[in-house]
Amino acid sequence: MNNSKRTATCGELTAKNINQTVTLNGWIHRCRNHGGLLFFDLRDRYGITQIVIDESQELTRLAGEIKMEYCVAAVGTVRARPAGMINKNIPTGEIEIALTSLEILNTAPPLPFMVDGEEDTSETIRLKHRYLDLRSEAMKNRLKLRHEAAWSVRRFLTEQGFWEIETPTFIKSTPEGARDYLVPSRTNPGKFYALPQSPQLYKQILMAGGTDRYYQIARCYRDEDARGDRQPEFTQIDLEMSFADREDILALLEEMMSRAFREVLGQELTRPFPRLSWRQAMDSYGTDKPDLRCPLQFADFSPFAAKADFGVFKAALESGGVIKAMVVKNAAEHFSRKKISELEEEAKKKGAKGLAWFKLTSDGLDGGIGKFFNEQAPAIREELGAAPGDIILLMADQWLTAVEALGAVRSKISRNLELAKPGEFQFCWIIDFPLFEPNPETGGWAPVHHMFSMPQKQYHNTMEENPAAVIGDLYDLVLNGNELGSGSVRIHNPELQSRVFDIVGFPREEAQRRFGFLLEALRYGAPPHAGFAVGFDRLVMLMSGAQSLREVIAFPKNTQGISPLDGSPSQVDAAQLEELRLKSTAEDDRNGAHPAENPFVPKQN
RNA sequence: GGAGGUGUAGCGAAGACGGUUAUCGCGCCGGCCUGUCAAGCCGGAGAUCGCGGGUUCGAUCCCCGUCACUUCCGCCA
Repeated sequence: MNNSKRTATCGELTAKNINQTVTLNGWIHRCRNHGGLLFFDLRDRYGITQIVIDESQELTRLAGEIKMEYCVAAVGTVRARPAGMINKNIPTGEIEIALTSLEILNTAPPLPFMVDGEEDTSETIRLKHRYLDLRSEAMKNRLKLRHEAAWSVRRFLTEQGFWEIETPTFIKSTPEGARDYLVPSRTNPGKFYALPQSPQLYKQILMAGGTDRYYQIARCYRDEDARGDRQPEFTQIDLEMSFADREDILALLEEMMSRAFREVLGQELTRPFPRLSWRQAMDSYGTDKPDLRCPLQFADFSPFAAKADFGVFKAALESGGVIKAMVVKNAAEHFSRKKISELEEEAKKKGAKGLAWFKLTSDGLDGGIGKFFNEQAPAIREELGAAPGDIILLMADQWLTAVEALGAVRSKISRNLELAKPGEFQFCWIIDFPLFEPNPETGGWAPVHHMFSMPQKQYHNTMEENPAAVIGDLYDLVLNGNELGSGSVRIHNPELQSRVFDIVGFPREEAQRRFGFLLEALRYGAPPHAGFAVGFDRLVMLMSGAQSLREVIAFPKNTQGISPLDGSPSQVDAAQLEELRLKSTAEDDRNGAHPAENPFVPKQN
């Protein structure tokens, strides 16, 4: 048995090891059989090493037996490859192993897809056979990067005095925000735990407990529809600090990100990260997560609209709206009417009524609504910094609708014209978020973020008078148009916390019932504290250049929340349900029909 | 919940006016081959064209429905 245990990995042997007898363990990666001479590549996590068989009897026997992805132990002698046969693409390319014996540790049936094959295998097949997929160079590298990022973060936070502390995954359901995943309690029939959407309440209580600095690479659960950048379960780098303010958190996070990018990618980030208030971000980019790699920005077109005889714009202004303009430089020829109407569709999805436009020529304004503004052409060129060959896109509506709609157009154009350079990392902070927004359902107010974020000091005495104006001590970290994380200074004063509940119309008894344990903790000398949470999967996705979160999670769910690997979620035995005092009302169960077949689970006989 | 895209051998793709023996590459099986590294050459097996219905003399192709995957909107404090 010890005969087959490896003495080297498949990635480490070089010319220095020539004449050594070695044992390698790994998988048959590729096989090249020349009849009288056979090569195969042996692969493990560390690399690939070429094995040669040129001694005849063994060869004939083995040649028929070796198949792709067999797991083997190969014993042989390291020797230099003949001149001209060196493979410069791999670190072990100078040498090869002259095989003396081979033990098959495990066989494999014909593969559903080749490891590192040329074809793009469909994601469902990859997920179903994830063990094969994970052997690929790309997946291996992403998992490695993920580990290194986590390790960098852990090292950094530990140096900074943070303690890694675990918080429960069976918690009290506090159905604010996203839907909770529920876990029935057998010992408390009719009652449920929830899986945490984040460790929010617990980390605040840790601060009340004098822990001072906490972090956790925490699993979080939200029962909402998945996307390329959203999984039902995901991982956050969650942290909280006592006696800290916004500047402490922002400085800490910038340092943490800089270290991670330096240590993992060897890349220096530009610091400090630019800061935009929520209002500036919305006004200039139409989103609270702008991709600053894309240079497009909005300008105010209202003064021109006021002077022109264009009814739609006039009406928008009269009803208190705005006209926003976006100049796309040197792009007029890219915008056919068809392209423009596609952009208009994007805008309409965000509630816009339409998208106006005109192009600049050497003579003046051309196309679209150009004729209404021809007289003002020189001023428009001057004010908006536009030149012939540019197109100007215009949006008239109430401020928020107008900027959000034009923001959707901006990001579509950015994608179409590839204005955001891949491989570049543009961080920014979005700060000064409003704390409350109108709740159309109740006519009252709803929290923009969550109810535990601190209103900025200047609003403390007057926030009930005009909730819409209240700015909170909230901040988002944005990278290349992705919300990477968010945080806030927390309310540590139970009286202030109760006033916030009042403003959002959250009955005190209910607050007591749901968050009583936190409010109670705040009463007992809880320190001022502030915290943050980084979406770790997203961070790794962006660092690795992957297009989907599913590429950086070892065992992800698909967009339906199904895991093709293990076939979860699945039906359970009636006895299990009974024990939990649960009864399914799903169609299949009600009708007593055969349980719906899960296509990913092999039939058992 | 809504809109779009995709679905053809184990994998990745092509296909047509509606009539073909349904094509190609990889993989698989058999044979040949002593310097390959996506090895090469010769031969072979392998497909209810996602599923159901309709139109038609005839449907993989057109129509309706349905399912699956995926992207976007809604949702995601």
